[in-house]
Amino acid sequence: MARTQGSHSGITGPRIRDAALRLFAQHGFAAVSMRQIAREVGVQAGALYNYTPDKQSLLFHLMEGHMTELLASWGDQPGGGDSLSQLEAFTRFHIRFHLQRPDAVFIAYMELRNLSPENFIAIESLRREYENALESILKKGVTEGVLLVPDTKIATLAVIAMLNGVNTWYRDGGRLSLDQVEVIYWEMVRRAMMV
Amino acid sequence: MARTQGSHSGITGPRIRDAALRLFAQHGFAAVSMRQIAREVGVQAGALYNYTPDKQSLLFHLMEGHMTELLASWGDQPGGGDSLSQLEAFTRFHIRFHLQRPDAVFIAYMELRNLSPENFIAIESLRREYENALESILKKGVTEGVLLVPDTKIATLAVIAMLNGVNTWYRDGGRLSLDQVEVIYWEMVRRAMMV
DNA sequence: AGACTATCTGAACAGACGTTCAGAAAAAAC
DNA sequence: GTTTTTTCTGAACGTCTGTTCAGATAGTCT
Repeated sequence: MARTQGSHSGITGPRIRDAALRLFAQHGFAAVSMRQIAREVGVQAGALYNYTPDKQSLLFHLMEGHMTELLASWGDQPGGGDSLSQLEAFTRFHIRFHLQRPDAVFIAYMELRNLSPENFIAIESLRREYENALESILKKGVTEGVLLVPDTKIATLAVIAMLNGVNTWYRDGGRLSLDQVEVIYWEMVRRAMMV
Repeated sequence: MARTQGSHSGITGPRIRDAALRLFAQHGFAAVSMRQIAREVGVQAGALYNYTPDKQSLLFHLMEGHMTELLASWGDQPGGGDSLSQLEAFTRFHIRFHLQRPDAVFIAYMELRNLSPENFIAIESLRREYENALESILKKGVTEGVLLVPDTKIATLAVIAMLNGVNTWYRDGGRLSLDQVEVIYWEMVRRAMMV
């Protein structure tokens, strides 16, 4: 027997990625087996290897896809305005984007150690690119005298770490709306960075 | 054959915990086997079970020990002064304490999902206790009119998330000394929280 | 209708997993 | 110097791991 009814490449591929994303986020890369992913998709373990050469690549492409989407999405954002409004735009964008895909965010931050050395370098480079987007804004703000930070590199990492924290506690339908969260964090960021 | 020369309970126990801490932090709980830990200690896997009933307990007691030490250490800190200097004390303490034990911190934040439900609740309760220490300072500061935060609960989590970020980039012998790092972060925290 | 291709099954591989335990040896107690 | 206790070994257990592949089937093309 082979091929249960109605199964296609175009649908199985995404379902594998979805299942892997969810399971990796929930239990961790090392704790999830290929057979678990396959069961979730409704397929035998061997079938996964039509879509990924191995488990490591599956993880890598999930991370790479996430980071690429993050950069592209920030690139699509309207860019004008002064440093301060750019910083606000970044803050709000970061919160919104990351709250929309908690699983991918979780994996991108937690499973770095499970990447092979080359894959690690690739992901780190994408992350640095994103960090540079924020640092550029901070540097410009400092040059223009609008912002005042002790150290733009550290301020960049501090802001991102603070914003990432939202993902650990925010739940849909909770006490605060997404917009309220954006406002609260933007006020803290603004005061921490403004002259 | 049994018992290689000079092996004692008093020394093997700590060495197991040390090895487990380092390996869990490096590769993740699920990716580390009991045999790997045993090899690191220089003992057969079976010997580990004289010191822990199972792998899960080993993880739990590492986390519990870390959180308990964190709370005790903060409790030992001199407590006086106004809200602002208490907030400064907390900021500096948090950075210093966490930079001294990066492996334990890593595990305490990353391996929560590998805890059994009861163990998870226990660790979460200790963490909440620590968060409450900070939130009390913020609340007092707001009441006294010294601090101004949009939401003390969120501010608490934001500050801790920001401070935890230090562990991701700080390296001994790097560009900045521990004290410089404390100063920089304290300035950001102060400005974000002060009226 | 027949040939071809894409997709999947099911079994197999060699090795690793957490955990248990009888027995051996070292250390401690007497 | 003998007994008792603590600590460890080494083998074994049943199960799971990532990955491969021949063969089977469903969909597509001519």
